Amino acid sequence: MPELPEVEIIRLGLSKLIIGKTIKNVSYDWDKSFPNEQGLVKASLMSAKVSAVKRRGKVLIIDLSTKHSLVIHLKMTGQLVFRGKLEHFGAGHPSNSLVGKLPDKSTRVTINFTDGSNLYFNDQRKFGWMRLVKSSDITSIELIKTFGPEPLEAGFSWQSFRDRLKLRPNAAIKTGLLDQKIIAGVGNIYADESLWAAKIHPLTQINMLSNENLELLHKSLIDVLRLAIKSGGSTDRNYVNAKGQRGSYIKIAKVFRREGLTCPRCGHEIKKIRVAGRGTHLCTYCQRLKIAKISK
DNA sequence: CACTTGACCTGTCCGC
DNA sequence: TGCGGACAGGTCAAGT
Repeated sequence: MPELPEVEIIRLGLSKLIIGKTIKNVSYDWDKSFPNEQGLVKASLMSAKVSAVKRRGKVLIIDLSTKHSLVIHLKMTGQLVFRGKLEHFGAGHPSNSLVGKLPDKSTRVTINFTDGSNLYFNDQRKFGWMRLVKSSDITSIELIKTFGPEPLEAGFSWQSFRDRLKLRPNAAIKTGLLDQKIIAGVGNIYADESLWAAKIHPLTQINMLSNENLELLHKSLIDVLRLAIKSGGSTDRNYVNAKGQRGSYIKIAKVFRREGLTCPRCGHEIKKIRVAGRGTHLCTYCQRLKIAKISK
């Protein structure tokens, strides 16, 4: 579920809420949500102080004073919600709150801090996980070591974007955008939105795209991700920030989940197709498919 | 190899 | 209302 913007918002929120707090206890009722050995958890989590909250792609990293880090992947429906001492319900405006009293039936892991506050890892579909690893090992974790560059970092030029994509010249451009080895952090929503912004059909073969196309897609992707962060992320179903509040990007989305409605650019109907096994939204009028000329 | 499908899970929505 | 099936923002393993 959460893509780069959503994880970044959670990171920003948690930075303000839990840095400096000391962990008192951790409990979980779904083993796969926290596949660690009990011994390591006891030794390196209890009494650990939170020193930093980081992000790499869609992965959240909570650094602890014990030289260990909690690595968290929220997958489709994961949520990380902080609640203060005796605060069972969110403090946000009720209409903006998607999460009620915690813990609830989706709570997989609960982290108690010594000041009485709690961090809840909720995950309806149980795909997400958190793991405790040595902080020095983070970059060698199987998942993270294969990640491509961060699209919002300064060094991410359109030329490097092009060069990364050309690693899969025959793949559909949407497949390339979703490949975390090519770029880290893009998921289904922002792939569709940035392809619409750049007027590129999601099935276009990467090697069919001109430099002009790629330069515009690079800019569109960055703009879309930044706007999403500014809008508080996308709450399609489950996503909430660290305070349990929804994001509003979905209200300003151009194509995502808008099949049957009109394209805000040309007025034609937005269609939904399948690309790489994922629901894909586009305007077939302004996102034309470029077909290779067959050389005889 | 590169690409597709199924698995991991629960919940919701839609058609009958 | 009830039931079956399709589908949901992600990733990995297995199959073609």
